[in-house]
Amino acid sequence: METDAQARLLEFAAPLFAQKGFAAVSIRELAQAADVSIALIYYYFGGKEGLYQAVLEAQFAPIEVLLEKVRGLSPMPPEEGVRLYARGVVEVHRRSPYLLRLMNSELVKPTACFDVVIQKYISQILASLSAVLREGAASGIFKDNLNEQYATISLAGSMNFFFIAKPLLMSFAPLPEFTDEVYADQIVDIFLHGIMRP
Amino acid sequence: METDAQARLLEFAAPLFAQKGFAAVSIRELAQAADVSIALIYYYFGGKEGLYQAVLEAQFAPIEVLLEKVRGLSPMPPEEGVRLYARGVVEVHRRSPYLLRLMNSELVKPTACFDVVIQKYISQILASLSAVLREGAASGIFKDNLNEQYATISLAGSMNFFFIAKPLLMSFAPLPEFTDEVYADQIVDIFLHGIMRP
DNA sequence: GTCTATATTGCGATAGAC
DNA sequence: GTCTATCGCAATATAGAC
Repeated sequence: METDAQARLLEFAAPLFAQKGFAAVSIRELAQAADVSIALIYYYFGGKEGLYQAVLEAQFAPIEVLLEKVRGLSPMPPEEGVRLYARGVVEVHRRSPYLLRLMNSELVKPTACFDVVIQKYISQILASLSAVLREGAASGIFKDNLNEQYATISLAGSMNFFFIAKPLLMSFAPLPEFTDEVYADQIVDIFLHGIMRP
Repeated sequence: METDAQARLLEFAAPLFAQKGFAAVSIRELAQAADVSIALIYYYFGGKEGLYQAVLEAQFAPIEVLLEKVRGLSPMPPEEGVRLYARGVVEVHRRSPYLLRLMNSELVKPTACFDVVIQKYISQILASLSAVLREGAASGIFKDNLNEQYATISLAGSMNFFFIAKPLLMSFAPLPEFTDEVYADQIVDIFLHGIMRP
């Protein structure tokens, strides 16, 4: 059974960890944001790191659903698989705006929670995107000299970087007010065109 | 005149800030790594933040050189400009392996040094890449419906993500032992193919 | 379950000797 | 220039009341 304090901590800790990073957030700050006492963080989560891990698990939960959905849809045409991935990133980011930053933090400087949460999800996502590209190359739709691992990193990097850097890039070179979906589609267009067989 | 202690601090602080992030590194740690006393950090740099800013400036210095070189070469064919950018990223990362991580940290959660260092360099780099794409579109080589700002973010994201995530991605899905240049070339091939006029 | 109070450690920062 | 010593404070963590 989940208490109110527990839920509040999970809710208010997410943006703090996402915006300032694990090290830069203090337990006092977390307690104050959730309007509970410091002791409760130890009572429920065993400390800052435990709370952080719980936040990660809660934020990543929607991805499990998405992965299930994708597995249910396959097999599908490779081009559609690529588009689905990009749309999935947009969708997930809309539903939980802190997730991409948390993920990015873990990729840049992994904490003790790396294996528990990140590897569990990220490796699956990249593996499934990688598989889509491999199929496309095997069936002759994509170029046959395509290295699917590098191509995977390329597409994933484009999508991630956009959502991570967007707020800041806008501050010194205002982007046109397109939606995130429009960006995702443009990325996919360039990418698919780039890997298609001539 | 640069003292030995000053130089040592700049040298040993760079990897610490890059790997653990500004907040997670303590002044004691920095002093110990450089084998000098804490007080010297205040004497020379006025504190942790001052040292951090000095590290950023030192690490970013090679970029100024690269920017000069590019300005000297232009005008050039747009395709060549794109390739030059990607090669430049590889080159810079080889010479100062901490730079990309420091940059990434600043993009994710900007410190007080953001304007001083980051905006000065990053905005120039992205602007020049953006200009190359605009020229290419104007001269009919690239697609005419290309949004050069989004395309810029896409390419920059691919390159950055590769160097940031590579060490970790390799740990759970070993990449083929290609060189960084090979990756850069593949990225550029996909990207150029993707934005070229049919 | 939730709080207040407190122990303890480590931090950033400075003063002053050399 | 460089160090040692130390101050004040904020951080993590726990004990014990309710």
